[in-house]
Amino acid sequence: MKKILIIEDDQAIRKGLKDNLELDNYDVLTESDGKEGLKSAENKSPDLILLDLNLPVKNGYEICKELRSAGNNVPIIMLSARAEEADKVLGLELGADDYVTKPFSIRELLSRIKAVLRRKATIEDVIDIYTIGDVEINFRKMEASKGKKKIYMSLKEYEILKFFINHKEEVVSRNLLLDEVWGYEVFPTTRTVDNYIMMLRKKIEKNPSVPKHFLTIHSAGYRFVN
Amino acid sequence: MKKILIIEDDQAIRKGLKDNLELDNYDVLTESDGKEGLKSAENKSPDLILLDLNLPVKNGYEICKELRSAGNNVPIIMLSARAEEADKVLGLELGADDYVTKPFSIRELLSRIKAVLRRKATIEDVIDIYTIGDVEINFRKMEASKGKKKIYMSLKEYEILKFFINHKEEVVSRNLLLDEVWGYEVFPTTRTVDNYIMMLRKKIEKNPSVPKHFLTIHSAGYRFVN
DNA sequence: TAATAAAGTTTATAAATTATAAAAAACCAT
DNA sequence: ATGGTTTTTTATAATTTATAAACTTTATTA
Repeated sequence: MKKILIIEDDQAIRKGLKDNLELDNYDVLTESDGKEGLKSAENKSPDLILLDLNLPVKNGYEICKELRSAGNNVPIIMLSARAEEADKVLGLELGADDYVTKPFSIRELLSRIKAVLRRKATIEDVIDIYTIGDVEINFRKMEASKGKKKIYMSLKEYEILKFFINHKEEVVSRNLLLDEVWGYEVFPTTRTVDNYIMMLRKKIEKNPSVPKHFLTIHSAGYRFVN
Repeated sequence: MKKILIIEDDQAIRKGLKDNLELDNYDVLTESDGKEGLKSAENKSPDLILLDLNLPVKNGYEICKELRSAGNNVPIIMLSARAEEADKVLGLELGADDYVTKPFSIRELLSRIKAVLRRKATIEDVIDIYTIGDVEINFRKMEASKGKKKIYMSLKEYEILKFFINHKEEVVSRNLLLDEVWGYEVFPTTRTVDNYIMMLRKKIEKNPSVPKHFLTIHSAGYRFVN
């Protein structure tokens, strides 16, 4: 679940935002002044910050600037009453990811939040292309080939594969995989995991019955090596 | 947000560039040797590469040459301590887009980066005429034809088509398309997107029920290929 | 080596996603 | 307002994917 920090002094707006975001299944923290806000931003590692421009003690620009110059890349959406273009430019220059002027519709804000989070997710250290033996996988295109032949994989197969690549050499238990790839809201059996491993072996291994990449670690899980 | 890959062995320069670029709202990846640099260039698909000439393991010329001969068109700006004209020429010959000699001012570098990205963007972004099979689309005139017959498309269809062309080969989710083409202020459902895809297929594909250009990527979105 | 537990595999069914057509709503120029 | 167009929603069919059950094979250990 994504954690969002709201730094906003107007109590009504703060409450309204919090309620709406929680309804949309975000984990919400709130602060009402700039100084405390900055502290939370630094210590609670939120996934996104909604940052009001006019704040007591320390304003939004300053917070944004300080976070960025401390090397903090958390996505920031600025909230402001001022609609002037100049403000927008300044906000974005100082490192905000988006800028919304009050009054805004909650739905608009929600869709901007989603967009900013999605952008971050696609940029962050994601692998685009990965090679396993004569198999080449392009995650951005969701396309893969074994030699000259195309391989077709479902989204879940790509996700599982990506997880293994990101945890190369580690023993990954079935339950960890279920938590990380499936999430906490569905509960397939651990046998389901076996099914996917089988699929990946069939599609990727040279000899699926003698796997060289997706190794079984008896009574512990699987380990991907390459 | 544009992703920039810095390949530079001097840790001070690397850090300085990273900070400055991040302040300017770029997403920054760094590598400190040639081999890893080449790997990142291939796998992380940056929008631009700042490439030092003198690098351990594999030098800048080689990286540039290898990327280009592999068909990679990512913009490259070479950084070098050698000011000699010969170097400059060699760098540009090997496919670099620009060349900056150290010491350089950060402002100069930033403006060169902007210029290179802008040049690329105008090439990729402003399509006038585009051909898909026997279909020719003129975006400036908003006119299209399939063989000798005219095709009539609405503005939204043109916009969606253009987005797909600018994201050729990539998997585009319905939500990304909604955000990018419709914007944040209207909220059609993802099913609306399906309808537009159907329209485009009907008008553009040879056999709309066996699409060759607008491919469905189940549970992920669509991918345009040409 | 027999007993037991874990993993592999196949298959049937359920669930989710997408395609399509048609109707309804919104928009626009007259 | 009106007719025509575009956009969006809705309903249903078609397709694809996810999952569990049942069974087989392999590995562990007493």
